[in-house]
Amino acid sequence: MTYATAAFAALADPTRRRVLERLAAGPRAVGELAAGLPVSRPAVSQHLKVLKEAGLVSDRQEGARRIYAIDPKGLGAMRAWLDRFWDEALEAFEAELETPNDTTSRDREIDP
Amino acid sequence: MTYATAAFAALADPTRRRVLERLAAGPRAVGELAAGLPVSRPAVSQHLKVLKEAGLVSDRQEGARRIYAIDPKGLGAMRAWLDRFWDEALEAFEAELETPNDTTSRDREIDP
DNA sequence: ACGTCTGGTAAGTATCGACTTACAGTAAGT
DNA sequence: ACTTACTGTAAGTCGATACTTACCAGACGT
Repeated sequence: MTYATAAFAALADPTRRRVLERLAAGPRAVGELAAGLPVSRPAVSQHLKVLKEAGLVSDRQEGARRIYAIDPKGLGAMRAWLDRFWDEALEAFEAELETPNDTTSRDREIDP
Repeated sequence: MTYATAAFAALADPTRRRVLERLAAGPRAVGELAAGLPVSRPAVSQHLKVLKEAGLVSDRQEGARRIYAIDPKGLGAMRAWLDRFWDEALEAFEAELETPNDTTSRDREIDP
């Protein structure tokens, strides 16, 4: 859940999504990632830091270079949140269709 | 895809996620939503505007009140993006395990 | 040891966005 | 018609953040 929150915030930035999409093709070094992006290398480093804290990527040292790769952890947390939300929404959706006269849910509690 | 992009940006904000979670329990009017949140009612209106443009909620007029509800459209687009990304990442993940000497992907093209 | 390659970090800027109050407009009740 | 209820929008403020250049540190080859 806390991972899911950070993951959503991380994926909100278009540049970070581009970084992730390129990492989805396989692990890369920082310089390789920055080469195909319209931002500077330090900017990519900062984005990778955010992605790492969100559990979306992992890094390993390899000589002087640092290799980044996709980490399934953060993605799993986000998918779990979406699945739970998806099911809950559909459930309420069908319940709503059964009682169309209660569309405003006026009698339901505001705060659980 | 364009819907998925807007949806990620929309879910990046904690307040908007809270709005969505409350809507998952059933359709509500703006005032009802704002009553349980620590922000003002106009703020909720602006959040709902963003959520609507992302295809995550739909609204219908009902007298003087405006009822908002979950719209499966945006959620579906986001799940589709995640599923595609997820599969692609796992595929590259397993391919990486088969050729552990090529961990840097040094010979792969940088830009497709 | 020295120069080179690689990448993280500091400092600064500038844009974006989340929030507020104030105002305007529409719908229903008296 | 007048009041009340409900909501969207405008204007403005303030903090977050995405980006830049400059600097610094570790790993490798000569």
